Amino acid sequence: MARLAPPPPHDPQRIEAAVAQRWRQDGTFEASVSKVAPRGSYIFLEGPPTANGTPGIHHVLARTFKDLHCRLKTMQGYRVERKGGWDTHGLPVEITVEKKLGLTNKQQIEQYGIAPFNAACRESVFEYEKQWRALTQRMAYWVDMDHPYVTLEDPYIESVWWSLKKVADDGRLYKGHKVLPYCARCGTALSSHEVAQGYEEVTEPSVVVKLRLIDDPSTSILSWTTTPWTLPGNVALAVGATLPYVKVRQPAHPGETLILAEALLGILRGPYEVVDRLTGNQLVGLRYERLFPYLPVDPTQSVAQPDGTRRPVAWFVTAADFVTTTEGTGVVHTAVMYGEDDYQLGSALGLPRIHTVGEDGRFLPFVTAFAGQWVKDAEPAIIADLSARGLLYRSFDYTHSYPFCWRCDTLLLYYARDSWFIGMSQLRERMIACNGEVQWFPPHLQEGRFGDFLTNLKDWALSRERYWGTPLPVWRCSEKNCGKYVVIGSRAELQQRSGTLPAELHRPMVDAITFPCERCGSTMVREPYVIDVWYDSGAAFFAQWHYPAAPGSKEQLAQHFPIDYICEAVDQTRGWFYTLLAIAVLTQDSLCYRRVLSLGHLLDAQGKKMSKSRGNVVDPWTHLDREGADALRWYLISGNAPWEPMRFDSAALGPTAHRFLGTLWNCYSFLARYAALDGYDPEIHSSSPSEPSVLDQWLRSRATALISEVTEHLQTMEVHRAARALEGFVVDDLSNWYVRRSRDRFWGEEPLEKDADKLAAYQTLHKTLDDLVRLCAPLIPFHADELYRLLGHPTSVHLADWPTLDEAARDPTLEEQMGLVRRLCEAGHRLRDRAQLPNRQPLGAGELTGKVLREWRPEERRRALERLLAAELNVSAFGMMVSDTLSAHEVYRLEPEKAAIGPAFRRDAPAVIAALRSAPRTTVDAAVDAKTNGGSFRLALPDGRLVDVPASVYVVTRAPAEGYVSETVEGVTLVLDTRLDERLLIEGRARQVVRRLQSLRKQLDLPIDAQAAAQVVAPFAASLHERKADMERWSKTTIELQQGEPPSGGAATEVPWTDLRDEIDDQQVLLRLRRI
RNA sequence: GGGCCCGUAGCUUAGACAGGCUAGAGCACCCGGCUGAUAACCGGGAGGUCGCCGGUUCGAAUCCGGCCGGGCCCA
Repeated sequence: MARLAPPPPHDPQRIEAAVAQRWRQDGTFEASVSKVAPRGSYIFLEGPPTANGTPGIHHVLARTFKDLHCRLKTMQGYRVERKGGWDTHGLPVEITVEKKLGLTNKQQIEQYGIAPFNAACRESVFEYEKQWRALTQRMAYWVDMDHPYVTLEDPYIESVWWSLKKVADDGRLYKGHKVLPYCARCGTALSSHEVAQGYEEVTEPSVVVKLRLIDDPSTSILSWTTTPWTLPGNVALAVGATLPYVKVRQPAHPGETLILAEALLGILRGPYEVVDRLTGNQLVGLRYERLFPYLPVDPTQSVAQPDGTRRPVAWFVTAADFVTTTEGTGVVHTAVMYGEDDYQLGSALGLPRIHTVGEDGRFLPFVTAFAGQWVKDAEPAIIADLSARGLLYRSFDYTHSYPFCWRCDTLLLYYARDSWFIGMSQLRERMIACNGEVQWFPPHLQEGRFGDFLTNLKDWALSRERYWGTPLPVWRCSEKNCGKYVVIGSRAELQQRSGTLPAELHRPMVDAITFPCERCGSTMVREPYVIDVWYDSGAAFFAQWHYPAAPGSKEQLAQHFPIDYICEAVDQTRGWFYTLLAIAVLTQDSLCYRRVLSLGHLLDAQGKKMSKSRGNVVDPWTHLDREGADALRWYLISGNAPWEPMRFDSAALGPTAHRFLGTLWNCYSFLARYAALDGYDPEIHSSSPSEPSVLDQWLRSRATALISEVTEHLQTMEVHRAARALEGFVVDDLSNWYVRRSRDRFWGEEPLEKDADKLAAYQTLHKTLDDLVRLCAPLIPFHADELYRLLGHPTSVHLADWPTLDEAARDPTLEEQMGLVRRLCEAGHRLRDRAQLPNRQPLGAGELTGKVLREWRPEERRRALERLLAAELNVSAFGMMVSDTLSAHEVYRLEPEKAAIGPAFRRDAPAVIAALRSAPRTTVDAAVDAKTNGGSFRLALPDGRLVDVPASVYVVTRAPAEGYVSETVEGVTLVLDTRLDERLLIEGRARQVVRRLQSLRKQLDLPIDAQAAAQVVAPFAASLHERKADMERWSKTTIELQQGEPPSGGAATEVPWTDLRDEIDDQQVLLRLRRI
C-alpha cells in the first residue's frame, strides 16, 4: 500500500482499457484460477455458443451472469475453472451455408457433394470467432478461449460415440418411426423452427364419415377429419373414456343410428332425436367395418394382448386422453403413420404400422383406386368414393392454420419416418428424481415447465437425415434378412473392425467405411444419419475432456462432475438443460448440475422480441464504446430479476449506470483528493488508534449490513437486489450522508497525527470503500479493480477475498437512531423551505422534544447525533426540553368535543368549556398527558371547583409560537426559531460571499488548497469584518473588504482580476478574485 | 391449439407466497434550495381505472375464474 494519489477523473473507457491491459500483462485470470483455493473446486460449465453469427446483446447478458457468479465464487475461496466451448454442428449452420451456396434442397446438396458442403460448414462456424473473442474480452467475461472444447473435433465426436455405445449397450438405442412434418417434394423432414416459419391459413374440405359397427350394421360411429387422404390408412377410432356420448336418429337417415359426443351434436344436419346416452368407455372395444380394403391386413385376425386376452388386429374403438370435444364428433380417426398422437397410440396398442403413401407423397400401388396420385389431389376422389358407398355423413370446408414448406411452399405431411431413438421414457422416474436435487433459479421451473416436460417425457428422436453433424455410429448389415447392427464406440474399435480410419469422423468419410457382418458375412454400412445437435452440447460435461479415450480424462471427469453451476437463457429449458440431465442419467446415472440459472429474454424498449427482421436488435458495441462494459453490465443486472424478461432501453442505460458508477467513483475521488493533501497512507494510518465518531460507527454498521445483504442476494441469484442494495448504500448512505456530513472533518487544518477525528474519518471511509469495491467486483469488474488499486492494493481485487462479516460492527439501534435523525433533517429542510429560509442562512436556535430522544443512551451519543442534525440544518444549537411531549415554542390549546362534553357535564358544560380554553400551561401539560396515556386530568373551573375531565371530551391543538416553525416526526417535535437578528444576517451574508468566491475559484480551476486573493465590494462589506477570518479560512482566500456600492457595471475586468457581479439580500455586490 | 412466466405513473420497479395505513420508490418533467466531491443531493408539485371483466370477502394490486396483451416452450 502507499499514499493515495490525487484522483483521476472518471473516464470509463480509460479505466477499462487500463485494467484490461493489466489483466493481460499480469495473467490475472490465470492467477485467479490457480491461486490457493481453501474451499476447493467450484465447477462451472460453459454452454457453448455458435460462432457462425455475430454475438448480440443477449449474449452479453448471459455471459455477465456466468461471469459474475464465477468471480464471486473465486473471491469466496473456490477454484473456478472456466473452459470455453464452441457448438459447431446443426441445421442452422447448414441453412446458412445453403443460402451462401445457393442450394435449396437436399438433392442439390448431394449433387454439390457432401464433402465440399461440410467443408463450407466447418469454415462457417468460425467465421465470427474474432468478434466473439473481442466481445468476450471487452465485456470482461473471463473464460479460457485458448483451450476450448469444440464439438466438431474428432476427440469430441469420439466421446459422443462412446456415450452412444453405452446407451446402446444398456439397450436404450432403437430404431423406430417418428412422425415429422415432411416435405414430399424436397424429400426431407423439417425441424420445428423451419415448420414455424411456414404456417398459413388454409380452407380445405373436411369430412364426417360413418363407420358401421360390425355387430350392428344399422349403427354407425361418426368421425371427423380435415385430412381425408389419411382415411385409407385408418386402423382405429379413439374416444374419450369419460366423455358423454349419445345415440341419435334422424329423419334424413331412416333406419340408421349414429353415435357421437353429446357436446358436439351441433355438427349434425337436420333434426335429430337422442335415443340413448353412454360414456366413451361403453364404446371401447366395438369393432367397425373398415372404410377401404387396401391395407394388407386380414381384418378377421386377432392378436394376443399382454393380459392374455385377444383383440382384433385393427378397426376397433379405443380410448385416448387426447380426445376432446372442442370440435369434430369426439371420435378421432386414427391413421398410425400420419399423426403424432396416432403413432403414439398405435405403438402403445400394437396396431399395424403400414404406409399407404410413399415418400413422394403419392399413394402406393396397393391402394389401387388412388395409386400414384398426390394425396391432396386424390381427396375429391376419396370423398366421392365414400359418398357413393353411403359412408359419408357430410363434407364441409374448414379453415385452419397448417404448415407449408418454407422453401417450396408445398403442403407438409405429418409422415412417419425411420428414426433412431433413445428410450428416455423408461428413465422418467430417475430423471424426475435427479431433477428434484437440482436448485433451480427461478424455482418454479423445477416443478413447472421443466418438471412438466419430464412428467411427459418421450423417447428422444436422435437421428437427423442431414449432413453436418456428429455421425450416428451405427452400422447395419446390408443383407435385409440379417439386419444385424453394431454401435461403434471409439476410433480404435472402428479401425479394429474395418482395418482403416476415416480422415475425420464426419460425413462423407465415415459413410465410406464398411466391414463384414460378423453374423452373416455381408457388408455392414453406416446408417446415413447424423445426430441431434443438442446431443453434442449435452455431452459437453465429459466430451470436453475427450473422455474416456484420452489419458487422464477419467480423473478430469471425476474432478469436474457433477457441475455446480450453469447458466443460460430460458429457451434452453428443453434444450441444453434437458440434454445435459438426460445424458448424465444415461451415462452416469446421476444429476448433472446442482444449480441452474435460467435467464429471461431481452426485449426491446417497447417490450417486443429483439429480432433481425424487426430491426430492433441492439449492437453491444454501441454501449461498450459509449458507456463502457461495467455500465452495460450494471444496466443488465440491476433492472430486474435475472429470470424475468427485460426491456432494453438504450437511452436509459447511461443515466442508470452513471448514478451508481459516477457516485461510487466520486466517493473515492473525495477521499483521494483530501488524502493527497493530508498525506493519508493506508499502510501507515489504517490501523493507527483513532476515535471513531458516531457517524463512523453508523457507517461501519451499515457497511456490515450491506456485506451480509449482498452476499445473501448473490447466493440466491437475486442479483438485482444485490445491485439495488449496493446502489442504495453508495448513493444514499455513503455519498449523501456520510461524506456530506464528514466534509468539515476532512477540511480541518490540523495534521492527521493531531486530529484523531479526522484520522477516524479517513480510516472509516477507506475501509468502507475497500469493502464496497470487493462487493462490487463480480458485477463491475473493471471499476472495482481500478478502485481497488487506487485504494492502495498492489494486486487485483479479483484475487482478493470476499469481505468478511464483523458482527460486532453491527449496531441496529444506532441505525434506527440515525434513521430518525435523517428524517428529522428532512423535516427541517421542509420547515426552512416553507419559512423561506435558505439553508445557507444560519439560524439561532432550535428545539427537540420527545420521549424517544430523551431515552437515547449514552448521553454522549445523543449529543453527537444532535450535533449532526444541527450542522445539517445550519442551526447554532438545539435545546432539549424536559417535558416529554410539550415544546416551549409551541402554543397548545384544549378544544372541547362539544358532542361529548354536554352529556358529561350537563349544566357545568359551559364552565368546563371556558376553563379548557383558558387553561394555564401546567393544566395543559396534564391534559396532554391524559390524552397520551388515557385517563383524565383535574381542571379548575372559574368558580374554583375542581372537576375530573376525561380524555374523550377534548382535543389538543398545537401550533408553533410566533416566530417559530415546527413539525413532529415519529413522536419527536422539531422546532426552528425563524427570527433573524443582525448577527445571523451578517453570518448568512458571509456565507453567501464565500459561496460565490468558491464558485469563482472553481471557474479559475484553482487547486483546492491554492491560496488566492479577493476584493469584496458591497454596501454591507464593513459589517463582515468580524467574520473575515472565518471567511478566509473557509475559502482559502485572502479577503479585502470595501464598503460601498460597487461601481456601475460595464467596467472591463482588470487583469489579473476575475470579476463576479451579483446580488446578495437585494444588494449589489462585486467580487474580484486573483491567484497569488 | 396446449403449458409456463409476465402485465402497478411516460420509463424502471416495491408491495403479491401469509388480503387490512392515503399503492411506496427511482429516472424523466415543473417550481424552489444546497453544492470546492458528485451527471449527486434536499424540499415541494404534477403524474396511477394496480391490463380488463366477474367472483370470494366487512375489505382485493394481493385469493379464485374468465378475457386481453407480451414473452418463452411445445403443437
